[in-house]
Amino acid sequence: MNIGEAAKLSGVNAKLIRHYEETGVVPKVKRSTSGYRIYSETDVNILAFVKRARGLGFSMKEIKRLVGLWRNKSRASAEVKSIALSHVKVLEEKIHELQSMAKTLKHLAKNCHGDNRPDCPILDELGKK
Amino acid sequence: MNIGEAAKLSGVNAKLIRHYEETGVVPKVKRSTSGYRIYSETDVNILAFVKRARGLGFSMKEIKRLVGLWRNKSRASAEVKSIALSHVKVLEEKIHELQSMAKTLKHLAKNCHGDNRPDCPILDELGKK
DNA sequence: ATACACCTTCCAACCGTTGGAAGGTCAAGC
DNA sequence: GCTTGACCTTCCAACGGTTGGAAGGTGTAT
Repeated sequence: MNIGEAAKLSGVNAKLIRHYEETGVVPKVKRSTSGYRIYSETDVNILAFVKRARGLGFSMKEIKRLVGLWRNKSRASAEVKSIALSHVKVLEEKIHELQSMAKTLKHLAKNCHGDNRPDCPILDELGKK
Repeated sequence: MNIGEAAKLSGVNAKLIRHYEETGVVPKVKRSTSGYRIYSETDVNILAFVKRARGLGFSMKEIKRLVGLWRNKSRASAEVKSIALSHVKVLEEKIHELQSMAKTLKHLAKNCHGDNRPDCPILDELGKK
């Protein structure tokens, strides 16, 4: 099948597929005599794999590694688990960071009239010396 | 003072200060005869304001607006509050998204041996058809 | 033959930040 | 004076991940 159908089946945009190929995240696929990319079901599976991994927030670098491990039937599960857990750690750090931002802002907003008056604890806080 | 000292006092990198000026986030400052940027305490305050707002996760577009409101003593607090609250909403959406990712990954990792064996529920899930 | 959908590559933009290169300026020391 | 070194200037490029467009070739149906 051509890239368009592979895009439909995998859920990954055709432009993005080319980009993934160029950056080595997914292996290069065969070409027709006229240069069109030709995709097998396996190729489509790989693309869907990438999409799911992106959905879990893995970086492209991690995904590149995961795709390699996934295609290697004799890989050890240890590395996969290690990548996953270190990613969980990053996610949790990000979550705490965002929670702290949201908490601060909600607090400030609660004390702000939000009317025509110029007094504003939010700006006061941001401009605090 | 020169940009270097303004950077130290405000906590904003000199390169970034120039970038903020160029993109209109902060107003253009005076120049010396030789072209050096000259900062007043007020200018430094604005930079520190931007830094704090970044720390709360506001986008540069929002910050641009906030700086404008902050400098306008007769602004209405309503717009500030509205920007803050819509930002809280974005933050909370992001938090939920990350929490969902982390939850899924932790669950998968728990069921993965993480040893030399090739079986790996994490990869199985990612490659699921 | 012509129309239209698809494919190709290349180049640029988004966001916010960081880095480097190439050059001008200022103050200190000799 | 003249050199050194720290500072400043502008310009151009990269990061990650994605999206967009332009310009051109190909495949298939009418």
